[in-house]
Amino acid sequence: MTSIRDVAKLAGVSPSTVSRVMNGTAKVDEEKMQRVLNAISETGFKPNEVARSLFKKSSRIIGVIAPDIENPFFTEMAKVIEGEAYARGYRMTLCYSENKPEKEKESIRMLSRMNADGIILMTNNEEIDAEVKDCGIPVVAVDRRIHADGEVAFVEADHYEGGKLAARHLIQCGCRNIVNISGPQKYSSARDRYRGYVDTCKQYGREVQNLECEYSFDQGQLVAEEILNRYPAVDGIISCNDMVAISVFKVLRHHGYQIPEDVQIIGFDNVALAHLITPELTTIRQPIADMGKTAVQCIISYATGGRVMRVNKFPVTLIKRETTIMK
Amino acid sequence: MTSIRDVAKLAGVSPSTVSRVMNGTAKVDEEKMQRVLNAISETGFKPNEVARSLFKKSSRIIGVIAPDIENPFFTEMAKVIEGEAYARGYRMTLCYSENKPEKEKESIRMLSRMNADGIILMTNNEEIDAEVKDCGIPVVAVDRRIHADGEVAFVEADHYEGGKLAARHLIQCGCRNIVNISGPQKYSSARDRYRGYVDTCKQYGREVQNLECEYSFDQGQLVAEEILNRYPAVDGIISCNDMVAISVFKVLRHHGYQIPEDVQIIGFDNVALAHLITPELTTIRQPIADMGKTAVQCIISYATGGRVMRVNKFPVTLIKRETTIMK
DNA sequence: CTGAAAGCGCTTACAG
DNA sequence: CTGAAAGCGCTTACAG
Repeated sequence: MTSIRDVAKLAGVSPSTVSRVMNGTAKVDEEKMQRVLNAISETGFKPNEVARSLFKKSSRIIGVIAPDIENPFFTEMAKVIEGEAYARGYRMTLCYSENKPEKEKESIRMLSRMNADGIILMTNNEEIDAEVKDCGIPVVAVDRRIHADGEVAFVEADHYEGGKLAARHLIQCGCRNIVNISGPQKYSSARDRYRGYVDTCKQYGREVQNLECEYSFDQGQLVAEEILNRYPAVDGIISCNDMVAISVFKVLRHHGYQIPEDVQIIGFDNVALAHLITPELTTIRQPIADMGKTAVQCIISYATGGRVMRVNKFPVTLIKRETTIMK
Repeated sequence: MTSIRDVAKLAGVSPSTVSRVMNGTAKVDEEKMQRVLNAISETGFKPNEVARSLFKKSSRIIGVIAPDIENPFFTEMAKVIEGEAYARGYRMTLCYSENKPEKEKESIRMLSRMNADGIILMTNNEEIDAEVKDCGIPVVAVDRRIHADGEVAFVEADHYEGGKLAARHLIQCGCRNIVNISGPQKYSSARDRYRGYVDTCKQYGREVQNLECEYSFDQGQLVAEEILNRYPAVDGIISCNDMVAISVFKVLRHHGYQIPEDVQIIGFDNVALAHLITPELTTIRQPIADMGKTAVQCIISYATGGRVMRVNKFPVTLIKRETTIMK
C-alpha cells in the first residue's frame, strides 16, 4: 500500500502539502499541485480512512440498529438511510438485534468505540437506555422516546392520527363489527395508535374490541384465530402493521372468508409489499423515505455542530387499495 | 473520552501493560492486573477501535454490496451475513448500489480505504471487475464469476440443477404448455438455469418456450402480459425468482386465471415471502443461510490467513407448496 | 505558500 | 513480567 509519504517523496514535497492538495484545505502552488496530482495518479494512492478517522475522531459511519428483517419496514428504512448517508459521504453499518438487549448494548458500545458519528435506533427495548445515554455519540430514535439529555433526537409518525384514520375508514366502508389489533402497549407508538382508535370508537358510538399482538407474522396468525373465535361476526380488522395484516389475511382465507367482501382489512406502514400482494392491501402510510432521511440529517447535524430538531413528527395518510371497499 | 494513558496512570502501570491486560496478549502480574481492571471499570474506559485498526490494518468490518431491497433475497442474505459476522466479532457495512456501477466502484474504493477485511459482492455489473481486482482486499462474489487471481472466492447455488428441478416438477404436475421466464442471460446464474430448463425439455420432448426478464416486479408484470399474448394456452410458468413469480401471479389473477387450477407457477430462491403470501408459492430453495455464512467465513479465513475454498457450490431443493398441484 | 513537528490512541518488538 | 520507544498513516497548528 502506498502512503502519503511515498506520494510526497515522488512529488518532491512534504506530506503536509499532499494532504492539503487532497483535501483542498489550503492554497498550494500551482506547479507543486500538479506534481502531487501526478504522483497520486501514478501511484494509485488511496488515503487511509482509518488514519484520518483517528485524527478527526469521526469515522463517517452511521450505525443502524434494527430488530429484524421480517418486517420490511426496517429494511426499507435502512435502504433510505444508506442512500442518504452515501449521498452525504457517510457509510452505514447495520446490526440486526433480533430484539436481544445484549446484542443491542454490545452494538452500541462497539459503534461508540469505532468513532461512529451516530446511531439510528429502531428497536424498542428499554433495558438499553442506560447504554444509549452514555454511549457518547448522537442517537436518533425511531418511533420511541428515550429520556436522556444530550444529543438524542426522535423521528416518529403521527400514530394517534393513524389510529383514527384506520378506524374511521373502516367505519366509512360500512363495517359494523370492527376488531382492532393493537401493537404491544409497552411501545408508545402502539399506545398512541390505540388511543386514536378508541377515540374514534367513542366519536362514532362503537364498542372497543381490541386484541394485542406483537409485530410478527406468527403472532398475527394466532391473533387471527382468536378474533374468529371471540368475534365470529367480525367484518373489519385494523391490523397493527402490514405484515400482521398479511398474516391475518392468510388465516381468514383458509377459513373460507372472502376479502374484502366478508371481512375488510387495513394495515399500517405501507411497506412495498402492501401493493405487491394480491389483493393489494389498504393501509396507513408512514413516510418512510422522509423519516429515514431526517434521521440521517439529524446525525450529521449533530456531528457537524448544526442545529437539530429534537422531535420530528411525520404525517400519516390513508392508502386505499383492495382489502377495503365502500359498501 | 478516557484513553489508555489515563487508565495506565490511574493503575500505576504503563500503557503497554494496560494493553496486555485488555487483550490477554502476555502474562501480567496478578496484582497489577487487578489494578488495571479496577482502573478500567472506574473510568469506564472503552478502547478506541480506530486506533487499534490503524495499527492492525484491519477494521473488522465486512462490506456488503447489494443491488437493492426489492428482492428480499438480498436482505435475507444480508441478515445472515450480519449475524455470522457479529458472532465472529465483525461488523457489516451495507451498501445498496441500485445496480449503478459508479456507486459500486465508489463503495469498493471506500471499503478498501477503510481497511475493511473484505467485500461480499452480490451485484452483477461487469464494469466493476477492474475495481474488484485491485481493491487490495478479499472479495467473495455471490452468484457470479470474476476473472481475477488473488483473494476472490465464489458462493453460488447449483442453478443448473435448479433449472432442471423446476421444469421437471411442472411436467410431473401435468403441465402441457410450460413457459420459462429466464433471468438476463448476461448472468452466468441465469444461463446455468436456462440450460437446466432446456435440457429437461429435451429429455421430455417438450418445446422450449422462453422469455427473458429482469429480476424486478415491474418487469415481471410486462412479461406476464406477454406470456398471455404469445402463449394463451399456457398452463405452467417457471419464474426466474420469487418476486417475479408474485408479480406474474398478480397479473394472471387480474386476468381471471385461477392458480394453480388454470396455471401453475413455480418461483426461485425461497425467500420468506414465498410462504407468507396466499396461496403459498412453490419454489426452488437456495440455502441462503449456508451461503451467507460461507461468504463470511471465506472473508475471515482470508483475513486470518486460513485456507479458503475458491468455489463454493450449494445444492438447491424443490419446495412444494400451493401454486403447483399434482393433477 | 510550505515544511518539520507533534499528535490522534492504540500495539508490539525490544531490551531488560 | 514490564516499560520506553517507535510506529500505524494521516492532519493541523506553528513558524517561517
